[in-house]
Amino acid sequence: MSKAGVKLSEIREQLMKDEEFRAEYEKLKPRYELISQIIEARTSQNITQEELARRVGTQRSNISRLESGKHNPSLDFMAKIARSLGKELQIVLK
Amino acid sequence: MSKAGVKLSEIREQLMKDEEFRAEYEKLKPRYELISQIIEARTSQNITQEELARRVGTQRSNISRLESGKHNPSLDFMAKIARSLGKELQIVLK
DNA sequence: ACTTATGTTATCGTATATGATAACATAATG
DNA sequence: CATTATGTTATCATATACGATAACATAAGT
Repeated sequence: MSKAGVKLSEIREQLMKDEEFRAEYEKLKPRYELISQIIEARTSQNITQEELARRVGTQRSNISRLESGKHNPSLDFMAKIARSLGKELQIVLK
Repeated sequence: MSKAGVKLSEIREQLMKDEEFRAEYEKLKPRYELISQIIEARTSQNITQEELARRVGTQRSNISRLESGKHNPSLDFMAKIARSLGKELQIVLK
């Protein structure tokens, strides 16, 4: 495993193997897009999950859980993560 | 009350009166932005809360609860609402 | 006055998100 | 080999989101 954690390509591959995921791809797309950006922002700034967790006020494991895409995060949680990465969470209905 | 429900300006005014809201404006901003767009999309298409609820697969009251901004919606719920309004939920960390 | 349409609010039960801790895997380094 | 850093996974407790139903308010139309 690389220092940067699971690669996005591997996450996508794993998700695509999941039957339910394929069936509900459209439904899960926003989640995937969100996670991609979080991981990209975190790793490109060389921030560990632990450091991000510290900033957010939670634990390593919860960041891993979020990035694994197995849960359905709340808006507040997403916004806290974004701010902790120096970003603003922007939501657009387009 | 107008047929379109509470006006956005009134929602903002009410939120701004709330001390906690003022203090945590940055935190709640994404929620406000989301709700604004949902209400705007729904009313501009002349869709009632009931019709939106039907499309989403829930009840009038739950749509009202979402639009009231008192809760912290999940990503899945936001995405369902968006799709039911013919929109795509786009999330950007910028 | 009565009914209908629309939105709001309260409440309850259930599912699940989140905080927290612990155990584990792996790679790198001393 | 032992240690450290990083990430993953499992589990538990608690808080809360969401589905659902009911009661209420208001405006418009009959």
